[in-house]
Amino acid sequence: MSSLTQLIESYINELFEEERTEDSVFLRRKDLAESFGCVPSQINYVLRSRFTPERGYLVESQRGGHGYIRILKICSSTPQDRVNHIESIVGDSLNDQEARRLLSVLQERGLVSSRERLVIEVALRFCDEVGSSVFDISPYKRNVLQAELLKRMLRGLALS
Amino acid sequence: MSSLTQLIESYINELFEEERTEDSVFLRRKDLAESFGCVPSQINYVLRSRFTPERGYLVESQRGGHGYIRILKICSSTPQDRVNHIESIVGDSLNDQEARRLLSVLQERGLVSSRERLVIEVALRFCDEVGSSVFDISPYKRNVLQAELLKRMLRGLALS
DNA sequence: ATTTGTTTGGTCAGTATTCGTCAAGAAGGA
DNA sequence: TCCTTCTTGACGAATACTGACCAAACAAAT
Repeated sequence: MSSLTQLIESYINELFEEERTEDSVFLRRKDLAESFGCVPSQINYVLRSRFTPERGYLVESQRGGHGYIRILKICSSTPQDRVNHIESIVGDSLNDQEARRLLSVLQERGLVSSRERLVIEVALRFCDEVGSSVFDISPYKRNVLQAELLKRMLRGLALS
Repeated sequence: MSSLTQLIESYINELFEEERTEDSVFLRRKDLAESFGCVPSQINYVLRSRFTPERGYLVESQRGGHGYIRILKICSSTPQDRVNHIESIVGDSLNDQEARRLLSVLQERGLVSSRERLVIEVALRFCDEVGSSVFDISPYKRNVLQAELLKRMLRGLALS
């Protein structure tokens, strides 16, 4: 039922939990792939899709002799850091799907509660609906509006 | 004379009742469609029309291998009463001042948190701003829009 | 110091699988 | 009848996974 990607993701998360002193973990791609019985590039897929800046991670690596992969968990300490982080991941334009996925990630990270997420989704839907059916503005401009609204709402939360 | 949509809606509601530990259920669109003998996109219609944020639900999904649909119920208790109450308080038109006073009351009564109130105020302000500066609609129509948006956001929360 | 080989990780494209969207038509209700 | 809601199917898009090939770091031999 659970996908290979999820299994590997969970394994890496466990590594983070064991790691009490640092907020980074080191991997060897080849070994990890071997122990999960898959090709090495599967590890890259997991990293690319699960340990992204959007989800609060950075990845470093080095090839060759004593090569490694290092995953760092980034935690913004000040409210302003959080705002900047939000701004950077929301960007200037955002369609429905992207907005929803982002909110899901933010809830997962505990940055917004489920009720807050609900209110935000209602507001975004309303914005989109009014924009399209009442004012008939272009899909692109709707996405720009959505991004702006989303950023403002999240900015408020990040500072509160 | 129950429609297919209603049958599927009921089935999903049953899943929620069985689910004692979590307030979310996982589906496979293809399987569900198959067991109801309909096309997969029928499931999307049910979700789009029945499990909306305005009704207190959030839907997440993932395509591709090991894809799924997850429905989260943000509201677990029943009271439609509160919704009706909200509707009557908000009414059909609402200026800034009235909206803020209302939110203040709701926060005092513990019906919305300070963070939720913040998000709501940001959304209302944005709505108003866009309405006036971008589309230049009349103050009265802006108030109608505001009231509508506020009702939708509160309706979702009121169910929780 | 340069070359060559070994040991790592990265990238890309292809395939299978699963969900979403859209538009058109059907069915149902006022 | 007219309008809303429902239902369908064709098409598009995202995700998971693999394997072939590329690139970088290091080490040993010349």
